[in-house]
Amino acid sequence: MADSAEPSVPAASGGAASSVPDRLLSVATRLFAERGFERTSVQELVDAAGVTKGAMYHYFTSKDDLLFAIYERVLAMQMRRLTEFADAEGPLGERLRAAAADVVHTTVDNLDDTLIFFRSLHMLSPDRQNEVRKERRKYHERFRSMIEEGQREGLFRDDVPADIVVTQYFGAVHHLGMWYNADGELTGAALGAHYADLLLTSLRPK
Amino acid sequence: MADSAEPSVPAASGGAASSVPDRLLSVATRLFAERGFERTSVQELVDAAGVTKGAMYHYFTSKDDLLFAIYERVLAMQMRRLTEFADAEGPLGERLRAAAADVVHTTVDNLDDTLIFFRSLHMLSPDRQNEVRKERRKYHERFRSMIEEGQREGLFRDDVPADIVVTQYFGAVHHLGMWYNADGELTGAALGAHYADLLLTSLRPK
Amino acid sequence: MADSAEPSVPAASGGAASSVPDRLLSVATRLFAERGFERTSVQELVDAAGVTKGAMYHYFTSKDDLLFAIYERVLAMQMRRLTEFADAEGPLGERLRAAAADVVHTTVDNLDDTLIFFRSLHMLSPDRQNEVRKERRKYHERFRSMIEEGQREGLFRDDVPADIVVTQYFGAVHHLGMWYNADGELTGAALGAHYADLLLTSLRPK
Amino acid sequence: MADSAEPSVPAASGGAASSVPDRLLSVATRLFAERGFERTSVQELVDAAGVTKGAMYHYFTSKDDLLFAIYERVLAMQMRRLTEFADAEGPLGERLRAAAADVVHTTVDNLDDTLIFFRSLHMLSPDRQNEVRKERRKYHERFRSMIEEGQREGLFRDDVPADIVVTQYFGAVHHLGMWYNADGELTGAALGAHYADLLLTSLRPK
DNA sequence: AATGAATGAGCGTTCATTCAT
DNA sequence: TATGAATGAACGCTCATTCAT
Repeated sequence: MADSAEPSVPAASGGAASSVPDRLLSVATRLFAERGFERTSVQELVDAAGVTKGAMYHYFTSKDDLLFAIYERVLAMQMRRLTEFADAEGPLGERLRAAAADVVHTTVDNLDDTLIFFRSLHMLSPDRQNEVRKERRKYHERFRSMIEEGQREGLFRDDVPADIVVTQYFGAVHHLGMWYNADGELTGAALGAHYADLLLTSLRPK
Repeated sequence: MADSAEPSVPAASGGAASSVPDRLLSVATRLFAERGFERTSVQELVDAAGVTKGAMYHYFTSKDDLLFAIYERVLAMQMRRLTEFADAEGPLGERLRAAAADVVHTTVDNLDDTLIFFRSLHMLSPDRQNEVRKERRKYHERFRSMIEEGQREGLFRDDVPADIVVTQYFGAVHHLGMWYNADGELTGAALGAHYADLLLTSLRPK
Repeated sequence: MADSAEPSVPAASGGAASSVPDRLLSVATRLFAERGFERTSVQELVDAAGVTKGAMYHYFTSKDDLLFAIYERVLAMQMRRLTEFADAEGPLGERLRAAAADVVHTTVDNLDDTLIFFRSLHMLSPDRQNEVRKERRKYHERFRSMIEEGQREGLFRDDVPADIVVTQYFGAVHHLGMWYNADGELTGAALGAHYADLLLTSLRPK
Repeated sequence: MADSAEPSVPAASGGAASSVPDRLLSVATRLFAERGFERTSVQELVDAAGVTKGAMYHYFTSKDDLLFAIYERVLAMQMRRLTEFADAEGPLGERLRAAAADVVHTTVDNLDDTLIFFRSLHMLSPDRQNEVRKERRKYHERFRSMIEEGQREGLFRDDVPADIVVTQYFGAVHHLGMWYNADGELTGAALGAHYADLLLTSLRPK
């Protein structure tokens, strides 16, 4: 989140100034990403956040509830950003490129969230898994609609289903959490530019 | 794997005829994929495999060891298949296309393995995580070398690092376990053809 | 409840009009009977009564204190009723019969109290258990004195200790909470008449 | 049980010689009676029995399961004894008297069981509560059938429903756990004789 | 080669009570 | 009078692993 223009996502700090739920959320994000949801005990969590178990269970009904709160935060942020880019002014190709690059950039700035998102989905209750999947679908559909619009206009090739293009692209994006190293030379912006370019190129009419 | 030409991957059956370690391995693959490594107890495992705990600990030193055995099996299979396609006769573009399509097809035929592979890597001991990553890197390098070869020959565009292309492609492939549904209409072969085509298209010189 | 003749058994309502302590008492009686003292959390209690924890702890020093208040209410009511019948005019046999029938009737009308009384006695502090037992003893003694009077007068057989007769009778009465179903056909009055008749019959001189 | 002819009910000892489940059962009976089911922690239980938690959960699936095992043992014993007396030779009146006296005697010899039985029934799962109630009903019915037989034969008065007689009698018996003190002068045999005599007397035709 | 009873540390969660406001 | 966030100890239970047989 360091260089992002987005102020509303709290930096994952353990700052003593923030509220108890906020502290728990940011500490949980860090620990769940570091060692996994199941390997993180509630005791470690509250110790790291500097609160007691009782305080945690005052705000979250379960460890699962805490995990779900992370999902909600991520889903809301991603949808908001996509909508901003998709609804902006300008030619379709450029809007798609900007959105595609931004999701990479944002993902890299919130790698912990991404790692948790795909690694721990199966730890949520079935109902909550469905809720997350439903939100993801809406997100994909918004992205797909841009590609379909380009296909109708003859801007993009239409011999490959838009759905497959989207799935391939987001597969790559979601997998970033597995290998991207923030300490390396490759910035999120540069990676986003490359990924978006490969996407746009792969869509060029033959 | 059913319709594949590859006979060496054991069908994930619980067949009473197979050996104890084989039964454990195939049952573990199914259960770890269904409910996750941590949510699967050793007791459930041995019950499902129809053996006792003592028998399991006779063949595997730990639950972690059983997980690692799954990784070894997957890594060996994937490397073998890639090598076959990469070392085959024929033009580079066709070899790359075939290898890229095959990894999708094979992944779809072994979805349980893929799901476990990326979801449970952090459950292995650090040493074993490193061993797995090392093997993955060799695998990626073999694939990347084909792209680099094409870039040197002018067959592929060279304004995007081969490494980024590979990472993007395999990111999409590895993510299949999160959404691909074997019950749908989309076959592994069809999906592989589309993914490979998008890859080849994205590499066309501008 | 305090000084009234028959309507003194409070309807177990959660009526918004009553005072906070009254509401807590009637809700506690219902919940302790329904799920047991230990299975009822203070949070559930105050939620059901529509007050906050702070309010409850303002009126009752502890959950135990709330339980004891129920005991006090029951003990006072039962003693008052017994005294009324025992001290009334009329032949001893009729007074005993009336008192014996009334305790059944009253018990059936306040089943929740009875259930709590015997099921949760061990949850009170030792001191309070002693206080309750002391009150019960006084109650039994008043009843026993009627039987002893009848034995001295030759009205009742005296080859069985009055104490044993009393214990047997009240055992049966106290156990009503375990099986009596208010929805059935058997009214409290009818049951009281039968129980009292069996008691009087068993006391007839041989 | 000390002086009883019944050998199959294990003395509630903590004897080191008995098996782990037996030790747990007898210790649980003692502790549940002493301080109540909810006030007895699993840790206290296993410490008192000299085993570990793991061992307990190897034999009993839950604390509830341990409680239910106590119920099963009591139900089986009581039914067996009643059947013996009811099916014996001799006149009905004598068989009823013997059975009525024996249940008091046996109850007094197993006071812990009785106390638990009625105090902790609501701690069992609803299914198990139903199972216990069903068994109790069968027990009561066997006893009631003796009274009905006597009523048909004119041996007993028939102006009071047999069901009410049974309920009253067993109410008194079940309540023994609340007050009977084994240290007093009153023996189980003497008490049983008195209770049975009161029962028979109350059934004399008018 | 295989059993399964037993271990013991750790888990997520509950809850009566306190106290600053 | 009343609030409700926070405490902290205890709870029932799980589970990978060991080991005598």
